[in-house]
Amino acid sequence: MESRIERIKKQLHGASYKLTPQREATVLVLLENEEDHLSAEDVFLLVKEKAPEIGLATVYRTLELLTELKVVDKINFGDGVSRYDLRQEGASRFHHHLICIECGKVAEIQEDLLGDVEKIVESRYGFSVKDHWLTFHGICENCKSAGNDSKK
Amino acid sequence: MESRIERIKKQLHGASYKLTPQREATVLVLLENEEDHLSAEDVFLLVKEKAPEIGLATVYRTLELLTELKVVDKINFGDGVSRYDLRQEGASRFHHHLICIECGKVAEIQEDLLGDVEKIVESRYGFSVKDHWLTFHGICENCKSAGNDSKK
DNA sequence: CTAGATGCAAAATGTTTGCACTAGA
DNA sequence: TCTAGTGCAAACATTTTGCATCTAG
Repeated sequence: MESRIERIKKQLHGASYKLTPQREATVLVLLENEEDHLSAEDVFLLVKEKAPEIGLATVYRTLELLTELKVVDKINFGDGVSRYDLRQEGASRFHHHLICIECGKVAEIQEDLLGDVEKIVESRYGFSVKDHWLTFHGICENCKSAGNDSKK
Repeated sequence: MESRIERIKKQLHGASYKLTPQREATVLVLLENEEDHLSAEDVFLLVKEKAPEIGLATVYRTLELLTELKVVDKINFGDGVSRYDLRQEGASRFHHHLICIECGKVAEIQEDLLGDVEKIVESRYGFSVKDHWLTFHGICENCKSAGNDSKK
């Protein structure tokens, strides 16, 4: 069985991009931090541990490239920073997010809850949906049971 | 019957903010361009026509304030700019957007299509939803019928 | 009158670009 | 070999902040 990183590398190669050590290190960092929502700066610092000579610009260029290949999605949670989130292999839609307004935690929902909604959008608004972007803001389970009322 | 701007002014006042001419002009501009998704710079230029002495920093500060009061929502469509979108009066949830990947047009859906989905999120993930943010990417009716295949 | 609001300019942030150099295929 | 990729620094764009001044309440 082929590993995920192998497949991503092949994808890069298939689009006739070169497989440089910097790109490999960047992909590796993303895979190792799949749960997180890293900013370009975050990725840069982590990649630097593996490949100290890497420049921030290369990280930006690599992340842009991976976004183009749909390996990652570039997201923006409202702070001024772009973050990068690995897409499930083969997924045609971006997964949903739950952001807790108490503790700030970001959780992911991998199942697609929008099938019916997309049908409505297609029929009622004549819009062909190719992808979606859904984020909920609210109180997560932890904060709810903790009765955590500490206003920020 | 009270006008919308009156009510917004009262809301400002109610939160013990002062009613300055600059703030009034900014709110007016937002109301007059309800259909658009203006950036801070856009708002600044439009407000300048009414109140030439206004500074960009004041526009930013006013928009932040209106976001806090839930009069507008601050959104980010992936270009590096924040945009500001008037919320329907009294709406507890932000409305949905349709972005056409052919022509770039942004349309709005005012009806809330996520009632059932929120119920699932609450019961299945224990997450109390307070607000949501939903954007669809795809092909709008116009581009579809025009067979508009011109990439980008 | 006085705290809050403003305008301006400077600073901070995040991201992109130009260019000479390097190295995958 | 030869073009795509890299690192660095400078350039950019957007947003925030400090401060002296002004003004709504």
